[in-house]
Parts: sequence; structure tokens; C-alpha cells
Amino acid sequence: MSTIKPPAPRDDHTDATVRAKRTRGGPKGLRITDVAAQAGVSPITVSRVFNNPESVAPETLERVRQVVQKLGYVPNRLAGGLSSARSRLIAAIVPTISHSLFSETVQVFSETMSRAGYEVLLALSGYSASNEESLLDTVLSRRPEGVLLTGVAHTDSLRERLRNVGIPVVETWDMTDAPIDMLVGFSHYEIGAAVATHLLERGARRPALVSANDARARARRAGFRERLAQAGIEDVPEALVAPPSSVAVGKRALPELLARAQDIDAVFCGSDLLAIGALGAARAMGLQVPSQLAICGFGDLEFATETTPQLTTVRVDGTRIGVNAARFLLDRLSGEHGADEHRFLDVGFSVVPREST
Amino acid sequence: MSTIKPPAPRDDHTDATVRAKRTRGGPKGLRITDVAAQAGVSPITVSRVFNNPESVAPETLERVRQVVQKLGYVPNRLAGGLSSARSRLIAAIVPTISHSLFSETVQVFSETMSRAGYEVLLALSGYSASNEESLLDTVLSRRPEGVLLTGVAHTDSLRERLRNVGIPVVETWDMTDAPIDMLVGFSHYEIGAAVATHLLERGARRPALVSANDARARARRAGFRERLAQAGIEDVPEALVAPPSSVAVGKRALPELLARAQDIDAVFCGSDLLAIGALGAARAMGLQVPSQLAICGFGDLEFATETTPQLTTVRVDGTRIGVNAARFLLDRLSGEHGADEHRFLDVGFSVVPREST
DNA sequence: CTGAAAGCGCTTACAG
DNA sequence: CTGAAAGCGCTTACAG
Repeated sequence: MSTIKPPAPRDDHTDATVRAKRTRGGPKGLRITDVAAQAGVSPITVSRVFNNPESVAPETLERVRQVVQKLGYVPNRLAGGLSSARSRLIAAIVPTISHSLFSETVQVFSETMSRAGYEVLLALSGYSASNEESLLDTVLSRRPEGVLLTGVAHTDSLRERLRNVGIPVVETWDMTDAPIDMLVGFSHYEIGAAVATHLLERGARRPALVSANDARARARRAGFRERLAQAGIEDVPEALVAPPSSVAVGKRALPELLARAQDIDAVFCGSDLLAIGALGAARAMGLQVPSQLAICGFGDLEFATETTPQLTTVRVDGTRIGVNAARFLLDRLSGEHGADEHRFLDVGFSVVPREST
Repeated sequence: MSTIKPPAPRDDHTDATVRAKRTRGGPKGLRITDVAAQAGVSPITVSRVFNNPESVAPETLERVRQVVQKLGYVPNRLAGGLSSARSRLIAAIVPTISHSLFSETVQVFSETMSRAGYEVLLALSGYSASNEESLLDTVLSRRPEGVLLTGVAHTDSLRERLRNVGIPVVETWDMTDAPIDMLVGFSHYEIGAAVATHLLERGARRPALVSANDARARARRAGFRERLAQAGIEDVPEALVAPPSSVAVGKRALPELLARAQDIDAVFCGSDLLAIGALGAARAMGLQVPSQLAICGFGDLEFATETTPQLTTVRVDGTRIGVNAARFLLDRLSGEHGADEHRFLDVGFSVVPREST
């Protein structure tokens, strides 16, 4: 009997020895080699069962799948992603999902991506462009294959970075001539103008504004003011409010405005929640809505139509944005559309006047 | 001159050669070795700059950071996670985030996790336990360090799997004696009972129910019916509705109920949206709310308080759930609390009667 | 249809 | 405070 032991012929043993030597972490989970050994195939074949099952013989496929099932093996996508440079991850950076129109977009975006085999990494930026930029770095560390962004007001550095990494990007919920890559949105400027037109047509003489101060709110404000200016109205009382917009904030904003200009006869609010708050305040002050004071919101939240028929609102299709943003990304990822094809979709909006409800 | 070329002594060169040989994917992004070379340190030191900066000399730290900044290097967390067995990922599996109370929970959960250096993988299960189970596998393939689950009604196989992987788990938005690990929620059964009590106290003699058919809705239904049974009311007209619950669905449900039992004087609806729909239907039928028909919702959505003071509702603190779920997970991850400490928090609820608004 | 070898880009566990 | 060696668990790009 030789005293020099030859290396164990079985992989099992070798692996165990090597692992014991390193002692990284505790007992490790199942690896592809465990499944391969049990099924009597090579690890590559197991990999194929997950990633390219058509290329595996039916019997082999079945055998491997049974072992996978029996062992409860779940492939490690950190390893898979590293090796294949395909993370199967999509990042979505949105300001917020609570009390918000964006939640609809994220919902359908996530559903659509999930159906296509991608998972969604959610990052909440809270309306700050610099915050968004630092979140992007965090998110890029996962090597996502695509990114959904909210709005078009990003830092230059974010824009540049994203162009450099070369993954597909969709900007949403806004409009610009110079998107980073693709875009699904609508014009906030046009909304402001349309609301101004609507209010003027309804006889408003002294319109006011309750608005947040983010990029999109500013665009609506600009459209609103410029349209009013065309009609000779230059002085537009404004109440700027900090996010998150809420009923309570709207309730406080209206009296403020009226204190500054008591002849206000119309208010454009940055969201339906603000509009509902303004409506509450108007009622409390004995003002008739809309006869004495017209109020317009933004977002057309489902409940608002039902509960506050006095309010005009602006309807925007967050679901359509989410679905199409996903499609744009998926088409690019599947190679159906080239990287030079900067697709663009304006989903539009509609002003929903009080009478129509 | 020898014709046999020795291996290049510089790493730079070797790397390039090796990479060219493999040609996996196109031109690769920056790696930690690129930063290391430029900064004149080893890759391990660069790694430390990101993961353990205190252990690096101040000058070295500064130098490396400058190179990182200049190059725009973003570490690859697929590689980092694989190597360290720390993915810095937390999975959140929720039924939906649109029109929903869960969006609040996800929002604060995500914010809290993000502040602690974790990212959130969002998975939308849509109220199906089997769907939830298959989503879990997808999600586990990313090797998350913790999982947030909605509700306590999971498949046995999900429960077992999750116990096996041994990562911290928080179940939320419900209550049970046998959680998988930790829990932050409240009792839907108790809510049903409390609403029944409330309606009875207000003089209801013939209460009805509009409810979805998921596990939590069933628990509320059970509490509602059992409390009514104690008061001698065994026959409770019910309308079962499919998710997603909406104003429109509530609007249709009420007439259905009344067609079956025209003497109904109170309705407990599974959500505020349903309640608002029922309110609309009641108005359309000329019924006074609450004097002729009391309506109770669930969720206490912000707008509801303001716009529909006729409705009673049940207030539940989704934000508190999210914050505490995150804390539970983080405490466990930081090692402050052992894996045997199955923490538990009942955040309770409150019935908000119509008068209080 | 299947597999052996090499590599993806990091970090661990030492040692100094 | 810093680094050389080895390994994390997969997949690619062949070859057969």
C-alpha cells in the first residue's frame, strides 16, 4: 500500500476539501455541481436546462429537472450574471410610489418585465436630481440591463454616465427634444397651457396656482403662465408647496392665496390631493365650487372622479407609460431594435372638465 | 535573443492577453484592477476603500478615491456579492403597489433599507400564493439577505424553503401564531369583529358585506360574521368581488346586495375604494348615508377622510409597518439580534367613525 | 446533444 | 496599513 494518497477521483470529495480549506462563510448552499453530480451530467448541461432547455435532450432535461426539484436547487444569479454579463435586472428610479401616480407605472412596468424574465430593482429618488444621480451609481453596481428614469431633468453627469454604460434607458413622465435614449411621456408645459385655456374658456378672470417646485411642476407652471400672459393676465398668484403633496397641504394653500388676492376665481393645483384640500378649504370658507371658485387638479385619481365631481382634473395614463416603457426596453434587449433607434412616445393627456363626470 | 518569449511580467499585459483570448462579450467596463493600477495599489486596497475605508491609510484612501472619481469606476456587485456572500439585496414580495395601501409600506421600507446600504428587489405577486411561491424562487436566485412578505397565507413549500435558506424574513400586514420568522402586522379578524361591533352599536340590524376573497379579506369576513352571530345575526348578505378592488366594483356590488336583501342598513366594504363606489350607488338610488345605510371602508386613504365624511373606515398604519419591518430585518442583519429572536409587532388599527371627521 | 478548461470581477483569510 | 493567492458559482467558446 502506497503512503502517498492519489487525489480523490470524485469531484465531490475534492470540492469538499477545497471548501473546507477556505472556510468562507458557513455551510454553503447547493451549487450547480451538486445537481450535476446527482443527475450524472456536467455542470454545463445543468446550466443549459435553465438557460437554453431546447438544446438539451428531452430525457436529460427531465432527469436534471427532477434532481433540481428534489434538491430544491435555485441557481445563483450573482454568479450567473457575473459570468454571462447578463444580470436580468432592470432598474427603475422614481421619485416615490406612495400616494402617487408613479405607482401605476411601476406596477405595470414591473409586471411586464417580470413576464419577460427580468426583475426590477426599485430606487426611490424623492424628486432630487442629485439624489437620483447617487442612486444611479448604487443601481449601476448591479449591472442592470436597462434603466427606467422618471422625468427628463437629470444632472449632466448622470446623462453622460448613462450614455457611457451603453444600456437602454427610457425616460418617462415628461417630454424633451434631447432624451438620453428613449422616452415615453407627455408635455407638462402643454398641460399647464391646456388648463389655462380651459379655465379662461370657463370665464376665469383671476386664476391662481398651487404648485410644487420640481422640474415637472415648473413646466406646468410655465405653460400655465404663458398661456395666461397671452390672454393679458400677467399677475398670477402662486403658492409653492413642498412635496409630498397632500390634502392637508392643499387645505392650507388656498387661504394663503386668498389672503394675497381675494378676487381669485380659479386655481390650478399640482395634484388631485392638493385640489381636494383646496376644495375642502373653499367649502369651509363658504365658497361655491366651481361657480365662485373653479378648481383643477392633476392626475385623475380614480376616487376623485367619484367623490369630487366639482373638480376639474387632468388625466394622464400612467399604465400606458409603464407598459410602453417596458416594451421599449424589451424590444431593445431582444435585439429587435437597434441601439440607434431612440424611440419616442407621447401618450398625451386630457383635461377632464367638471361637467363630464 | 531567445525565441521563447517569457510571460510578460506586468499584470496589465497579461490581463489584456487573456481577455483577448476569451473575447467574452465586447469591450469590458472598468475593473477594480484598472483603478488599482492607476492608483498604484493592489486591488484589495481598492476593495477596502469601498467596503472598509477605516482600514486604509488616509492618503491612500484619498488617492484611490480620486482615481475612482476620475475614471467613473462603479464596483461590480454581482462579483462582490458572489465573492463575499453578501448581496446587499432585500426582496419585497407584495401583492400590488397600485391603488394600494402597500405602496406606503414599500415606500418607507425601501427608504429605510436604502439608508442602511441595501437595495430592494420588488416582486409583485398579485394575491396568489402559488404565484408568490414561484416569485420567491426567482427572487432567491439573487441571494437576498432578507425578505419582506405580505400576509401570512403562504404555501407550505414557501415556508419550508425560506426556513431552509435561513435568511431573516418579516411577514407583514397580517397576524398569526406561527410566523415563519418575524412579523409586523395586525389582525384582520379583529378588524372584522370591531367593525361589526361598531355597526351594531350604531343601530345596524341588517349588516352586509362587500369583500374580496383573498386570505386577509376572508379573515375580516370571519371576524365580522362571528361577531354578528354573537348578536344573533346569522344571515349576512355578501357580495364577493375580484381584485383589484375599485370604485366601479363597489358601485356595482351595492345594488346586487340590495336586490338580494332590500332591508340592508349597513355595509362593510373591503376597501375605501369599494366603499366610495357603494356610496355613489347609494346616492344614485336615493339612499341617505349613513342614516338609511351605514357604509364602512378599510384603509383610511387620505382623500377619503376629506371627501367622504359619511363613510366610516378602518385606519391602519402602513408606514409604521414598513419602518418596523425594515428595522427588524436590519437589526438581525447587523447581528444585534439573534436568529432565534422572532420579533413580533402588532401595530393595531382603529375604526374611524363618521362623526370624528 | 454534451463536456473540459478558462474566466467573469470581486473578497476572504491569511501573512507581514 | 497593505498585498499574493485562492476561490465564490456560474457561463462562454470551443471541440467533438
